[in-house]
Amino acid sequence: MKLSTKGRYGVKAMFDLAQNYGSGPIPLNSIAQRNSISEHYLEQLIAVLRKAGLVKSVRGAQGGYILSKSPEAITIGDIIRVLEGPIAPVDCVSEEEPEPCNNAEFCVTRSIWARVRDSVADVLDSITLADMLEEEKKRRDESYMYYI
Amino acid sequence: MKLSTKGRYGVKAMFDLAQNYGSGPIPLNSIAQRNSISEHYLEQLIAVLRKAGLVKSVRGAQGGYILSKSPEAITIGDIIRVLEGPIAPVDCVSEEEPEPCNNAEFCVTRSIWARVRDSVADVLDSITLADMLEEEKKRRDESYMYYI
DNA sequence: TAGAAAACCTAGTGAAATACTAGGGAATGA
DNA sequence: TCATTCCCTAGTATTTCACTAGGTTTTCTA
Repeated sequence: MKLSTKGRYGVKAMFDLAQNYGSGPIPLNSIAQRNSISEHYLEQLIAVLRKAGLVKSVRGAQGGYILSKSPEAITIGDIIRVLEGPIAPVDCVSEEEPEPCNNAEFCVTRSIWARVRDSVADVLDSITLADMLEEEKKRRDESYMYYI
Repeated sequence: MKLSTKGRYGVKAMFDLAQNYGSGPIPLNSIAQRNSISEHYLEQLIAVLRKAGLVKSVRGAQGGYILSKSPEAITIGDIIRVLEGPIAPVDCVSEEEPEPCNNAEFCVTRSIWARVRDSVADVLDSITLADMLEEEKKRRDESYMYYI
């Protein structure tokens, strides 16, 4: 039940782009540095995000990446599904084309995995990049208050 | 975010033992056969469950395995934690001894993974083997009604 | 009391995934 | 033109997964 670095790095990178939303294209090396991620590896992940339409790229000098939608319109669920595949603790309850087993009708364990899938999806789909920006701001304010 | 066969097979085997609770020790080969699991592999998984105190074994002919507590007292969360380790989508929010990262205090992604962890744990901890027996019974009854 | 049935134990193994690295090419702004 | 940046394919060490192999030990029963 672990997320791989694909999902984790992907969310970090997308959040970084959200923080810089409106400042033109952000080069990948700066994202990689700020988040301590191998640039070459992140390149492969962002290629997947680009092909899925979550980010746009600008080539050449002063190029980089931009969110293709506003932070309010992108959920963590969107990012995770692109990088880790459909949300499902087991294949027989996959969100898309679940692998059928012989007695899916009566399998009691299956209904448990479906509940796990739904609760994970509910959490991830309810959080947008904008929510994260808000949360970040709140934390900074709190930390400021603390030091007064 | 996938469960391995360890967790899946483990839950199936424990549910099988719950269905046979009160009938003395159940030999492993019968559990393996009923659930289409490699007996030798299941042996290794049930050894873990035994060492964790979830099942008791009876050696020798007519021996087998028994739940060490009643089905009401064993949750799916108990089984999953024993076979898959602490519930956590990433190590920094592990239920036991989370790996600290340099800025855990301010990491916004971290709080997302904590919410995922909690929602999964809530589901798994809320379901006992007795609940599964109930659900199984309900399904059988419904299927019986259908065929009248 | 032999022997079958069962649990118990350690080690090996092929396949797949993970988390990268290597080494380029192609577009574009200054 | 040339530095900067994205784009692409391929390779690779490590780890995990899902087993299999081949035993030993305990205990019931005939």
